[in-house]
Amino acid sequence: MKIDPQFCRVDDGLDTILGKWKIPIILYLLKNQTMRFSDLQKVLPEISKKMLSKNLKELEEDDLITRTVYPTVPPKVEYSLTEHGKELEDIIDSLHKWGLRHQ
Amino acid sequence: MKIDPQFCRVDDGLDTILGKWKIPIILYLLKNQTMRFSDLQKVLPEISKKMLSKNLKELEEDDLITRTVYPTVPPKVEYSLTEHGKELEDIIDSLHKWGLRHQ
DNA sequence: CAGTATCCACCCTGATACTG
DNA sequence: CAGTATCAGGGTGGATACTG
Repeated sequence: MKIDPQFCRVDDGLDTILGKWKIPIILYLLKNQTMRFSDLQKVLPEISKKMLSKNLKELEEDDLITRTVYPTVPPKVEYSLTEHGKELEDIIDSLHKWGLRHQ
Repeated sequence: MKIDPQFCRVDDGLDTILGKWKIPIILYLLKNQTMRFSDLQKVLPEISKKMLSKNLKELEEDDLITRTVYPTVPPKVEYSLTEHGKELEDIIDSLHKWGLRHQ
């Protein structure tokens, strides 16, 4: 036994990637390096602005992504993964393979 | 890039371990092999019967755990992980280590 | 463009009581 | 012991309109 359930609660960091949209967002950022708000809306057409905004804010607070604002008109905002966020790639990949192994 | 976000949606199997209680339940079953309903209630004192029941049912439907009923009086029900469920150990471990690395 | 504000419906969850 | 039934509440998410 590697980890004691007493010391692995959901808030250990797992909830930072919980939810319907966070993993897809992370995957798109892994693929594209940098994306604007509207880019994410295009590839995730079913998410509402509200939810996208909320998820990006939470991911930023959890230091998984970086938000860069260019003070132009119209405004331009770019999102990209932090190193900590990029470290999730192998784990998400394992999770994905695990999911596929069982139908 | 290993996985295409187009092909890694949350319902790929990730939602089978989503939620507040499923990972802790899996971890306890990894540790103890077999547990009764009341055993799980003891180690997870904050979960209600209703939620525990619901989570166990979903985990069973997703083939992560097995439910064994002994037709005795009083009834005895045991839960244990399937092979598919046990395969999650390394992934949860990685996730946990990843979470700990960052504060 | 990149959000926020507002309103509203719904679902998830908790508490309690009940059952086989 | 191992649940289910019922009711109530609070938070979550969607739709739309608005803003800098």
